[in-house]
Amino acid sequence: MELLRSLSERGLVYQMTAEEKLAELLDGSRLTFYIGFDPTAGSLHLGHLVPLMIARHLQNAGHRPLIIVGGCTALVGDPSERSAERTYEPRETIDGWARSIKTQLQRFLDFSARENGALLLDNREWLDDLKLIDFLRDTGKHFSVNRMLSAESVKLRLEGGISFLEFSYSLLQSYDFLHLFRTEGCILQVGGSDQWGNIVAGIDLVRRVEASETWGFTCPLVTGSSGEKMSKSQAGGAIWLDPELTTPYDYYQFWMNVDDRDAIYFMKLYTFVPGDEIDELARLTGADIRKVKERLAFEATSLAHGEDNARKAEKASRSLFGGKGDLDEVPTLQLAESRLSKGVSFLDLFVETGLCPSRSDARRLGKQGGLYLNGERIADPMQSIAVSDLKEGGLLLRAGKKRYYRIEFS
RNA sequence: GGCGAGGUUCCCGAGUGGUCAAAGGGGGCAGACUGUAAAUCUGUUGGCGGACGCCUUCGGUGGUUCGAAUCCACCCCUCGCCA
Repeated sequence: MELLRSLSERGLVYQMTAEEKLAELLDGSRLTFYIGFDPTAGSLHLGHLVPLMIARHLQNAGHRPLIIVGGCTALVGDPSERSAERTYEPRETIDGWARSIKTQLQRFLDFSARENGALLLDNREWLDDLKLIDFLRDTGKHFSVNRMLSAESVKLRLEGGISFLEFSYSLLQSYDFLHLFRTEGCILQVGGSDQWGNIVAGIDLVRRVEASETWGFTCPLVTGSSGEKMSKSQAGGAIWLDPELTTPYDYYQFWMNVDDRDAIYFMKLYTFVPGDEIDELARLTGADIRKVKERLAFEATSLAHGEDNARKAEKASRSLFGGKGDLDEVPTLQLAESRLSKGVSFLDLFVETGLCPSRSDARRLGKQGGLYLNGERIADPMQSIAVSDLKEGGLLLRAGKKRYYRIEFS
């Protein structure tokens, strides 16, 4: 009962089939399991991370992960977790997304281990060439519409509308499982709690077609204490795993800024810090909880962006918020020195760094007293910066309480 | 295919010829308070110009009008009932 229980204690398990048997399997010899990700955007985000963590836990325990990128299923669109039909994306777009997601996934698992190296597959490989009539006869035959209609994901959509395209999604995902069972000996599927219906449907299909038993479990849909989903956990939207979209520094800051109540909970989910260490940290209270968050931020950033980047983000954060250390690692914009003499207003700089989305917005922020230069509130954002404003050859801009940007002139 | 309802700014949702960049709520952001936390209070929440101002927005395209989110025509989409 060890592996399943330890996953469960970390809060990684939500629903499962045949608990006893599953626990036994997980503690037994190497098995092959799969997790799927549909490319619905050009990057994975925090919402995808928990299943990945599980995959890694399982791989660490010796099991073999199959990671499926749903190049085909994304074309159909999973109705789960969606209140309305997905936007209909052209094939080329989704192919592009699939490519970048594949690259990202490489970072999270060991693909080179001899015995249980992870395998990355795209379901285009087998779904693309299906013949419609064959598929309907061989697979569709085993699905009861009555039953599909009672699936939670479909029921939710019965009000707002669901097209046949999305309705048929679970057939395709089930077929994936069947295919992986046949070709790779895959007997376990893991996914988010919204995938339960799809997972169970797949298990059913394998049983009917192959007369074999397979298993599944889901992880909970993680939400912060204030109820927001991890998939869109921040103002600007999701926290992406792509460093181009969410820089390691911002990623680190996200974890630093989680609600006190979530710090330990997230640490269990999103890091590999051992349980007894977490118990230790859980004793901290009040302002000391920040220490938990520092650990959380460091560990989580290491996982996503490597220890080196985590170290840098940590350094930058300490110098900005703790007042000690250098500013080398703070996000920086390089500007030509000639800009100085031409007269650049603070307004311009806040927009150029992206701290403010528009000049109007920057002006508004200024009025509210939310613009700062080198720690001092900027009285007149319209003003041009002067050489005398430079500190150690640069400027430290701050928008609001905690968004910083450094500017260097060269 | 028929009949009925409806498509409003990030979301929900008012608005039914000028006073509408559009009520209200949610969310976001900022300020105060703090611990880079929570709670609370206040402000703010299309873009451009220093301000009086200008520009773009209410499913789409045309039209009526001095003037439309609001009226008309056609079209597209969604929902419900029927087929």
